[in-house]
Amino acid sequence: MLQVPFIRQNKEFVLERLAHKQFKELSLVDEVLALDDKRKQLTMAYDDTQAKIKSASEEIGKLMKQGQREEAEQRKAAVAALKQQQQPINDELNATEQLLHDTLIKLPNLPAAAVPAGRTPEENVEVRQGGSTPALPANALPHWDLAKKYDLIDFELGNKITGSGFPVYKNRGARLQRALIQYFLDYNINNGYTEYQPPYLVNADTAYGTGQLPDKEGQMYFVGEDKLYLIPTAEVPVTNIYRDEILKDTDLPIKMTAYTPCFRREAGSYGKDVRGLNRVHQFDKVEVVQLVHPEKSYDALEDMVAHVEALVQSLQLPYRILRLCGGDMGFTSALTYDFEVYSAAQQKWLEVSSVSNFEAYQANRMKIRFKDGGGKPQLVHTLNGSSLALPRILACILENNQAADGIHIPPVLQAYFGSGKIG
RNA sequence: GGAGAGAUGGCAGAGCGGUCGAUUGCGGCGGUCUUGAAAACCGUUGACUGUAAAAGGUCCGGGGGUUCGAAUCCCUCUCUCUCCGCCA
Repeated sequence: MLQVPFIRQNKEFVLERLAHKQFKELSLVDEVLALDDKRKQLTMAYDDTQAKIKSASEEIGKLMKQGQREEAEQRKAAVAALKQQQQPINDELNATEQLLHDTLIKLPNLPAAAVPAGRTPEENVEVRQGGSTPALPANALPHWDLAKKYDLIDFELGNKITGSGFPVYKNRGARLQRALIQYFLDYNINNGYTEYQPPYLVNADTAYGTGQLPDKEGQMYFVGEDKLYLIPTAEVPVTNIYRDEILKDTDLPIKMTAYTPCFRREAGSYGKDVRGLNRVHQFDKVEVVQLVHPEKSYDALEDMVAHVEALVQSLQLPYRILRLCGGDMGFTSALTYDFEVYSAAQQKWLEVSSVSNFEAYQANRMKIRFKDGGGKPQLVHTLNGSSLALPRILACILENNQAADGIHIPPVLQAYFGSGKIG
């Protein structure tokens, strides 16, 4: 969430940036400031009576020791009166703090200066393209047909076992999936990321920390019996590893990577791009997360983009990098780059990675801080990106590399896959 | 799943109704000594809020209660440990 002192000192800037993000409820900014003023006043009034109560109680203690019971009883009555006076202040203070918090989390992160103006995905700005689109034969198949032809993925079987959007990978399809995961993890580890295997279910505090709660509650699977959420991305458990921690500046940057399955209800998106692997409820992804010094987060973002780009390039897939416009970026992000690969048989761009700098927005929720020297702790900046999301990469590899003699496996994967070809 | 024990500062570990935000040890930091280091000795060492700086307030797993006053008593939740049962 945003920091109230910052809003107070930069109100016009905050309003302008929120508008840039197409955020409509700008009056919330004034509400936050008014509630914070009220909070301060009530806090002062509460603390004032509290101080009186404390010192009076101490005196009662002394009087009791000295055996002056009557004097003590008189003081007790005085304290009781103070407490009565304090009660309504306390109630209002609690209510105000709650309301302030609830209002504050309705404000999204501010978009960075580099974020293009715009409302819709069409207004995202292409940063660059790379790779080359293969010239496929006229009878080229989309990946769902290729999956059937080579017996790689069984979509119907998934329907039977669970429901739509839960494909079953088999044979060389399962092997290719595993090869990709292994390759992605090794690539990240070789670039200084520490590997984690986090839990796939998280509690509400964790889901709140990265911003999935409260606004994306309906998008997560929820296990009611134990009050746990299935993770929609490894970002959630991995970033929370350092929740409520105060780090040393020498600990930064912290670079983590994790492979996890991801579970998304995708409520409200039925019927759109749901064919094959384009949109599924369970998929595999390798994620990278960084905690960095605030002054270095945009360098880290560019590093992360270069890192993911080199990975996509190594798979020899045609890709483009988009800088998301204000209206299309996520609630918690300050700047986001999306990676898309071109699926030649579908003639369609597929998103395979999203790399974001959240600045201090998540860190403020999670209270991830660091200390340099003797100063006060300050919030770190958090970043994350996919490297990479599997299903669409798999789809693209299958489609783009199909040939008369089978599907050719990119050279970097062959050792992991154990072969150069499917078919 | 059954029975019992426990959760205190970076760690260890006291405190079990009245200056306790908390004795002490270790670790960390600073200093004395030393050519340097170790040892020894001295000092220092949590966070939040608040302020121009203070003062003041809050935090002893989370939440609630009793009391003039709670780390200390009660309730509840979560977690950890030990034993038994079950199990990959």
